[in-house]
Amino acid sequence: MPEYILAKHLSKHLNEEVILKGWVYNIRKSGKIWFLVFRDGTEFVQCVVLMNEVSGEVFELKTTLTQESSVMIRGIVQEAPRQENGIEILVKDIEVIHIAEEYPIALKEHGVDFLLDNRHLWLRSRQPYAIMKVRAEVEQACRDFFNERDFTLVDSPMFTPNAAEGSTTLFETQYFDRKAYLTQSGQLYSEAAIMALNRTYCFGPCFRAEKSKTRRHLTEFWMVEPEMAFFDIHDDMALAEEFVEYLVQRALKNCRRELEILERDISKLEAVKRPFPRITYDDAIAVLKRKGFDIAWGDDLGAPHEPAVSEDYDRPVMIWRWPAASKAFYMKRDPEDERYVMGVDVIAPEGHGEIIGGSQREEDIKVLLERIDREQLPVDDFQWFLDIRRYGSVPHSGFGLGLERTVGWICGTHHIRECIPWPRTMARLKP
RNA sequence: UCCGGAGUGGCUCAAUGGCAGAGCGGGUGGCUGUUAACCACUAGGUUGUAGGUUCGAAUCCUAUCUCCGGAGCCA
Repeated sequence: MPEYILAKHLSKHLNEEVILKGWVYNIRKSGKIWFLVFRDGTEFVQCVVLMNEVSGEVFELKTTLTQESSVMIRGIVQEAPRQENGIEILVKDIEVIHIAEEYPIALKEHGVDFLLDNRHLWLRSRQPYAIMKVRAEVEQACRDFFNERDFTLVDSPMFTPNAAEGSTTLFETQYFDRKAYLTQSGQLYSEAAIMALNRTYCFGPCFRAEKSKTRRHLTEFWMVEPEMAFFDIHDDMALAEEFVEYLVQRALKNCRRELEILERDISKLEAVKRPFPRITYDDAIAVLKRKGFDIAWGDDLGAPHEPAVSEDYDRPVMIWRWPAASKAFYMKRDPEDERYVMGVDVIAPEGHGEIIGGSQREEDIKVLLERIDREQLPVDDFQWFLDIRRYGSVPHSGFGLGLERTVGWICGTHHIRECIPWPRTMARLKP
């Protein structure tokens, strides 16, 4: 291993001399003292350069070092109560690795478009840095959660031969001498996989060619989708609830520093404990009517409705038992009332919207064929999917959790494009 | 696709019909405890594009392009 240490480990080296390698985040100059805010991708730390502690050459670097220049710093780790992390470096020596050209991103407010054009550099800033750390933790937590609960990772293909649900728009791509589509969900494949492996999850990018221009939409986003044999809708909701609680608690446990950088109100996250409220679609309609919304049974819950329902709770709310007409063909009908399907949406608090969509799946081939027929879906393309119901069909359920929306909620970001390293939206394909 | 908003220096914005400005960033100088440090000086402009109205347009009109976020749809 190299002899330098990572800044995140500095607190273990109090009063010792250490070597750091990284970048200049900011410089504040005074006469015979200057301050260099150093970052190495693991932590930010202030370094103090005093005239009588370093050579004249090193002291004069205050005039040549620029924002984002790369450096090696040798210095002593000191306690500094005034610093956010309680530590600073008394510099003994600085070795310049590269002097950066004039850096486009100043330490001030910038427009979103400018920052996204410079995403490759913007990632170095504090907030994107912290969000990427949280994203990585949430992603790892997803894998840990399912791996610890007897799930097998079975990833689904990105290229698909046809529309899975028909309704959403798919990206079309040339696949040798025919068309293929980019996947919008791994669910149908997971339904097949659980008949082999009982409980599975897939985790990867999904693509939606919807012309959505809102802060909750990306054309490429990541979704984690568990699928479980022998789970009914209630088992499904219990798992979703446990999963969301787990993700939030993991972030609280392992991302304290990052949430601090993001100035996230921790108490809002600490409130996210089971049980989550469960209300039916009918309940939601009643609540909305009471709040004065002009809404009728059968209407889908749109943008003003979701927050109106979730604002009554300090934790995610699960809305289940939806009108069949508004939901996908594969959802299981309520045996007690055919007008309903056993679907569930989980709405995050604080206006962050839907983070999970799930359902018990229809296991009866006759019912499934009816729905495929009524929605005029190409039945031939679904023969393999129907096979699942031909050979030992069982009740089963699953859900999909949108990674960026979840990370956006945990981090309290305004727009989910900040929650993916290289966002793809309708208007943005670069960098 | 529809509705709304915005395009002015590298960046963030001001100037609402009358000399295009400020802050940040860049440059120069000053300061031994700064926290997006501060102070002084300095360089930097075809006001998205094309037309029009006017003595005069960043500003008003027409067209057009781009972006933004909201609806629909959804994770």
